[in-house]
Amino acid sequence: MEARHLRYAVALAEQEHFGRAAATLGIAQPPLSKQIADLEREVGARLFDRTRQGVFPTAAGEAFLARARRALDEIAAATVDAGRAARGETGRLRLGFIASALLDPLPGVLSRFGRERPDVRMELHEMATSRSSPALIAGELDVALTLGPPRGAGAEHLVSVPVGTDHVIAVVSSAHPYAGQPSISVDQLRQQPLIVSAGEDEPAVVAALHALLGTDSTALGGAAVARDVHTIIGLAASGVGVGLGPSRMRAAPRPGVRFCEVTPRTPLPDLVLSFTARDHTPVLRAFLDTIRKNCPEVGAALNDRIRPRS
Amino acid sequence: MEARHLRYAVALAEQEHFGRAAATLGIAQPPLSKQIADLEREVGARLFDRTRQGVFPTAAGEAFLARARRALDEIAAATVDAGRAARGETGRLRLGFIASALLDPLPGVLSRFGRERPDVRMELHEMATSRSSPALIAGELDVALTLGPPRGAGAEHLVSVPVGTDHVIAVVSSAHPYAGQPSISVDQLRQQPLIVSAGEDEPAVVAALHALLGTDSTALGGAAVARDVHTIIGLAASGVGVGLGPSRMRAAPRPGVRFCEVTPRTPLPDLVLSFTARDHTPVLRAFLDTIRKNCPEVGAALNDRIRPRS
DNA sequence: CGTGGCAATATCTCTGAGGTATCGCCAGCA
DNA sequence: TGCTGGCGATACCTCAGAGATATTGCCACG
Repeated sequence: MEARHLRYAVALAEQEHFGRAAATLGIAQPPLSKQIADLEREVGARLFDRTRQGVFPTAAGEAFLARARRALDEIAAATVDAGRAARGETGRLRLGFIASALLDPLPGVLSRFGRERPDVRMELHEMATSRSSPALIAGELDVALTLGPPRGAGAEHLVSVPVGTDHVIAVVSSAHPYAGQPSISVDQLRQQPLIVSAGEDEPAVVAALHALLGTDSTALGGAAVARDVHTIIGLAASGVGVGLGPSRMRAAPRPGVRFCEVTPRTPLPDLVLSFTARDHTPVLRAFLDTIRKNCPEVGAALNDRIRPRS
Repeated sequence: MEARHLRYAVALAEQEHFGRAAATLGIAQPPLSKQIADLEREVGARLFDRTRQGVFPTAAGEAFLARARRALDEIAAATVDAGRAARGETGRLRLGFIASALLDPLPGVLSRFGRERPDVRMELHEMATSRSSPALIAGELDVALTLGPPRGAGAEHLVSVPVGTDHVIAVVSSAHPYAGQPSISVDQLRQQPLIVSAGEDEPAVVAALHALLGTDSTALGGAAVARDVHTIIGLAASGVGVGLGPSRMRAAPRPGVRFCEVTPRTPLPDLVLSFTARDHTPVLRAFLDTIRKNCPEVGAALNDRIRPRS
């Protein structure tokens, strides 16, 4: 059975007349009679009653037509859906990101992308840098925001673009003696209880802090440890000590805290956007387009690294 | 686009290999390649990624395949549903009947038919004899149980078969003086308050009662009037008077009442099964088959009146 | 008893689905 | 680096069947 048979049966049921139905289908009457006859033979039941008053579906015909109409609707929808998926209007984007990316680049990009592609399902996975690359290579993510470029087995199959530099800044309670200073020196920091992020997931951050403070053990003596930047800011606000974190923290202003530069300026690994070099889904391409529009300088770097329509 | 394209795309997605997919479809590989290429051109998007590892759907392909599978399921179901409808296994039966038919022939027939055709939807309409025939002719009913054969315009297009004779009996409270009698005479009835059914809908019953009681006015002096036999029996049970109704009342035994014959025996119009002479739905044919099996003598009359498979 | 409208049948045509043979491409390999 | 094998695409042919035209058969009309 072919879709043609369904279309012909539906047209015949609508027109209730072989000649008119054939005309609307753009064919002559005899082929329509033949196709309907073939259909009835294949189904094994008479589908239409041919009366003087017109052609009407039998009980079997009604049952058949209900299914036929749904099948034709599905076929029409198949083309539409495929087109929308090909243009990246529907689908999903699985994005891995480090927690601090939620502060600065993500809100703007996500809200813009959400407005441009309302029917794309976003799957956001907060994860450490070290877990993103394997997930990308395994096809479990479409794109990731990490600290520093991807490393490890298969990283050569990934493309990465820096989307922002970063360095260590301090966050203190407004009531803190350092709050009024434009910057805080290392010596001043050494005299304070410090609040830093837990180091297991992001060793590069810990290494930067060690470089800054001149310690060489993995533990930062006497420091409070938090799992994410919001907690660091919260602890600093409560006066527990001086928080240290990425400059991207400034994107989370909060009454009662002040952000201060730290001297010497200590770089943190770049925030990097990475994805597989090939097999880009239309949604991923649309997402990269959004980033291009949102951050022109990142867009330029993107254009250098991926060929259009690859 | 034809169903063939959907089947080929689904097979290709399952086999992930043009050669194997073509083999399962019973065709050679080149035609499959061509049909898939035609499909992709018509849809306007690449549906499969041809890689060294195998052939896999793109995002557009996944969207297309989801619809394609549903369309193919609908097409398969269309044939199955049409077959079941043609055999009368599904569908509906619109049955008009007078209330008293619920006492005797209907319960047995309906329960048997419900067991034989569990997926047929029964639409039961209690209605007076006078309304059944127009409803049958207008195509609003498939079959009707009436008192006496159909009359009126178009009645010649109906077939009717008597399914039972009937006559007037009395129903009295067990405490009533007549309760012990095998039969009650007309003279005895005339001395009692009588309970009869309302006459507007079934004039033939009223006429029979007039014939029995020898009155010629349309009103039965001093009688209580009920709209259905259950009410007649209930009123009789409460001692209001002597109920008169069809002998089919005996099928509704109730503690506290007795049924008695009435002399002289007064016939009521036959209970008649009627339906249109042509355009029988498969469900109606199945229903008539059930009646044939349930009541052999009615079956014989049916066989006389309708030709098989008409 | 024509007559007109409609679906079915007969017959032909030509499109296009499917077959065979072959090519082009690339990964794996010596 | 050329060789080879596997796979999909291409080229070309064949014939089944979708569709066109002409005609028939069959009632409900006048």
